[in-house]
Amino acid sequence: MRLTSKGRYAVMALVDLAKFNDINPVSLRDISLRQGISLDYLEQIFSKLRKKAIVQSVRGNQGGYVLNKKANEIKLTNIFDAVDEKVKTVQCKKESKKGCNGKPTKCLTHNLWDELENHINDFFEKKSLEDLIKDNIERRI
Amino acid sequence: MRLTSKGRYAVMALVDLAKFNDINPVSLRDISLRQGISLDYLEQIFSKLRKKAIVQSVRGNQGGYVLNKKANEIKLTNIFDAVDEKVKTVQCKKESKKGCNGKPTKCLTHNLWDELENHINDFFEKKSLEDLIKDNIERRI
DNA sequence: TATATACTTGACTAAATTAGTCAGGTTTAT
DNA sequence: ATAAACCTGACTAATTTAGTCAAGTATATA
Ligand code: FES
Ligand code: FES
Repeated sequence: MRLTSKGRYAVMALVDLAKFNDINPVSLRDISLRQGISLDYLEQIFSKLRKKAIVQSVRGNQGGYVLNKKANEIKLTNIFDAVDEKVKTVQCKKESKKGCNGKPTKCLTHNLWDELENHINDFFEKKSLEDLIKDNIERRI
Repeated sequence: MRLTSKGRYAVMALVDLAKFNDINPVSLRDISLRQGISLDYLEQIFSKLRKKAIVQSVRGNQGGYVLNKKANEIKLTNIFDAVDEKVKTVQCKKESKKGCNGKPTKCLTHNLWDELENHINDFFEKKSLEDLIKDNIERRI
C-alpha cells in the first residue's frame, strides 16, 4: 500500500498555496521552486483541482492560483478525490454483486478490506487544510 | 493507495487455513481451488509465511500447512510484514535526515503522512486472524 | 498594442511495480 | 516405487506511476 506522488504533491502544493493565499495569487512557478515539484506536473494537478472547484485561477501577468474555499472547508478527501488518488482495498468491483476471482460470492476477506477502507477514509475526512497549516506553524515555533 | 493482491491473498489463504487447521494439515492445492488463487503464487506466499514462523509445513503425502501460533496471536501486521506488504506513505527515506525531493529538510506534509501511516498500522495491529474467523462465522449465520 | 508571464491541454514515455507463470527440483507417507 | 506435496529461483506481461514535452491560449501591464 503506497501513497502516490500525485496525491502527496497535491497536498504539499495546497499547503504552500494556503500560506500565501491572502496576499496574492500564487504562481505555480513559485510553488514549483519552493517545493521542488516539476512545473509541468503541477499544471496537471492544478488543472484537476480547478475543475473540482478547490482552487481558482487568475490569469495574466502576476496571476496564479487562489483557494476557492476557506481552508477549513477543504478536507483531504476533497483533494484526493480531485486528483484521483483513491483508496482501493478490495479486488472486486464494489458495485457488482460478483466477488473477486470470478466467484459468485464475496471472498472471505471482503468485509475486512471494506473496514480498512473506511478506516483510512475517516482519516482523510477529518483532516482539513487548515489543520495542516496550523500544524505546520506550530512545528516552526 | 491500493492494497496489493499478495497481501490480500495471504490473509484470504490464512483464514481458509485456520478454518480447517484443527483437523488436518491443509494443502495449498485445496486452498488454491477453494479461493481461486494460483497454486504457484500461493507457494511463494506460504514460503514467506513459513520463514516468519506464521505457519508450519507438513511434508509428504497428505501433508500441507498448519498454523504455527494460535489464531488470536496472529495479527494482520504479522501477516503483512511476512509477505512484504508494507504501508508506505512518505516519499523520503524514513531514517535519513534528508527530506524528499533532495531538500535538506522534511517537506511540509511529512508529519501528515506519518500520522496516516500510524493510523493505518493501528488497524492492522488490532485485527487478529481469530477476529476474522469469528466475523466470517457470524456472517454465515 | 507588444510582450512577457502564466495558465491550459493532450500526447507521449521511461521506469517501477505487480501479479503472476514456468521449470525443475526435493521430501516423505503409503 | 511413486505420487502427493512442498520448495526455489528465474522470468515475463501487463499495469501503473511519475513524470516530460510540445504547442498552444489568455491577460495584466508597460
Ligand atoms: S475483495 Fe470483494 S470479494 Fe474479494
Ligand atoms: S515525505 Fe518525508 S520529507 Fe516529504
